[in-house]
Amino acid sequence: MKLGYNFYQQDALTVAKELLGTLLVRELEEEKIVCKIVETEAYLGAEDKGCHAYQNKRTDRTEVMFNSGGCVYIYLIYGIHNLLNVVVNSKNVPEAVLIRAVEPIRGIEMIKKNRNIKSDKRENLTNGPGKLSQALDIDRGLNGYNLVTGDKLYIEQEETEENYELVCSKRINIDYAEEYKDKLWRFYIKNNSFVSA
DNA sequence: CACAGGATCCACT
DNA sequence: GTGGATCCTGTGA
Repeated sequence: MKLGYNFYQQDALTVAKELLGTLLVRELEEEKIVCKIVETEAYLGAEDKGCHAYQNKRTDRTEVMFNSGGCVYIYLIYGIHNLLNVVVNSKNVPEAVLIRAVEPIRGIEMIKKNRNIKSDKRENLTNGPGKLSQALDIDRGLNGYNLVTGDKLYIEQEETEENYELVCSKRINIDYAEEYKDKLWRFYIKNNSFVSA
């Protein structure tokens, strides 16, 4: 079952938690790739110093976060990596959920081809935000893509809901966010080997 | 127009 | 454990 419009209208903290265990689907010409989301982080624009849209700041880059939930916000970090975020909450409320790590379910060969690294460890294919974007062939060309109406990229509920233990922790690499850097707004599935360090 | 710096990854020591 | 890659974005002149 594909997640619908209403799911994405919730606040970022709720969506970040509920996205764990759901399936991220990427339809490429050659092959369909399916991955389970195992790690997320919430970014709450208005109050969050770690968010690009802190204090509802509008720029060309953050504009997409002001859309109503259900599209993606993709941007380039360190000149190298594309990071995938899901825009959530109502129109003009700039909140987003960063997908930090996924576990490959289908399309592993395609993922390996996209990643093109020496390491043979399966975990290294998708255990980080830059890695999973490369693995799923996601770049800024997809910025603003609509997950609800689109069929090249979307998220669906797993058919058999697995039991897993949810862990909250501090977000990663946002030391500049002052008091907000210690918020427990990172969520992951306990004991899943694809969760980033 | 010029510049500083970032929600990271990989290779190597 | 550490450093370099590398380019887009926001800011200020």
